[in-house]
Amino acid sequence: MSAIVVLPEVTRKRMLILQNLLQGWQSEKITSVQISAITGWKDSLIRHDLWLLGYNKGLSNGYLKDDLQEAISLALGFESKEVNCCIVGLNRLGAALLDDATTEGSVFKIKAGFDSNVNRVEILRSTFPLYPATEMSWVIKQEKITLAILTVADKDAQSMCDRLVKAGITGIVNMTRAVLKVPDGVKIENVSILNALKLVN
Amino acid sequence: MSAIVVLPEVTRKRMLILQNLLQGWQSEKITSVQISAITGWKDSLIRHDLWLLGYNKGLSNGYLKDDLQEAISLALGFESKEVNCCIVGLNRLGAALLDDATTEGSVFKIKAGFDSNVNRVEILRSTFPLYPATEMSWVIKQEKITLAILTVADKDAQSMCDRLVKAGITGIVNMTRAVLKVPDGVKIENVSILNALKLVN
DNA sequence: ATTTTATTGTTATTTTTTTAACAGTATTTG
DNA sequence: CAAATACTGTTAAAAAAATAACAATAAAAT
Repeated sequence: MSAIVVLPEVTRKRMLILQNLLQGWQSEKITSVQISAITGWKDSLIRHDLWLLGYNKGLSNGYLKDDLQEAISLALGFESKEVNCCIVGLNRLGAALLDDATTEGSVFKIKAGFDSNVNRVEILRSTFPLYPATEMSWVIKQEKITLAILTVADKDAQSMCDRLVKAGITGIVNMTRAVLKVPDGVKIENVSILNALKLVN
Repeated sequence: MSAIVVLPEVTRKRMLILQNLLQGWQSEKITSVQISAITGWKDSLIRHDLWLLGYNKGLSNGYLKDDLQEAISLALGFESKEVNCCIVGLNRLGAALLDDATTEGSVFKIKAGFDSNVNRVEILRSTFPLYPATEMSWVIKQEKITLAILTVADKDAQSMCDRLVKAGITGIVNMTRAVLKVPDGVKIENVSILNALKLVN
């Protein structure tokens, strides 16, 4: 039984990107120098990261893609168990996620969509049920939903966030411009196209 | 004339979030402790960041919101000059950005949308012109577009990226799962809902 | 008008993260 | 099969980032 290793956040983020890279990698083998060429990270950093997560199957001549992939998934704690999610805010961006391939093939399953506008809930078509925001609390509990993707209007973000937290949500992907205040134990990731534009500019 | 200060990337990212926070801040004044309470950053870190960007108008009793906001914009190099952008890949997610408020009120102006599927280009309605991907090169040059938001299918991401770079694009917001390889001088920001879900899980 | 309180700006210290270095080991080559 | 090559794993060193500390200062309270 291996001891649980707590990885630094920076390493976790790199490993997520490395997973994506491996996903599209054609060859059976890959080396730290090859990874470096694509990602821009120093090869020693990659080896160091893998060392942190206890991986040492690099046969002195590169890593085996499949094995590495599996080891990273394991180290990051992604088991096969499904994680239930919901989308809050069915404006055009939120609605786009209804049938988007975003979570396809992952452990994340979108179980519900919510919107304050009852009309929208009735009109939109989706592979999972849509509800008025007033139903949020019980649906989240009944469906055992733990994560939320928040795409409401900026001004409604904090109040919706509060309601999600109260309903038992433990992680929120925030796609609004609002900076959310949450109690300890609730994780937030800000996904902002505008901020990304500012960074690449 | 103030010397140009190169800010660490970590600080830049925090300042972008702080900008968002100030945007929604109601009071005229704000203190490092108040910022800390919302963002979770240590108050000394916030003061240190502001010190890095040369700001010292904190009148020993908190910062003036408007003044701070302006100073950050200036330090990050966001002038009033418009920056032209395009969207590449008009699937549901890309199409959602066509009229989304994402860039509203910012210096970023979306000037064109591209898709390999000519049908889609013809059917979709938008406030800016849509073109078949074959027209990308000249449109980007003519419209002086410097940034791109990439929302194509994963398998097409790298080849589209290559074409964008060849056309003179200098920054790409990558919304695909692909890990893009670009030459020096081209900036990439990965905006991935899936990775964000993994991080909050 | 003095004391107390709240807060910054700035430096010093600590912690974290990255990079470099290199011994050790498979694999390939001559 | 010996030498050269191409890698990793791991430690040590360097660099970057975060935190703590505190003198200085403005505002508020007594």
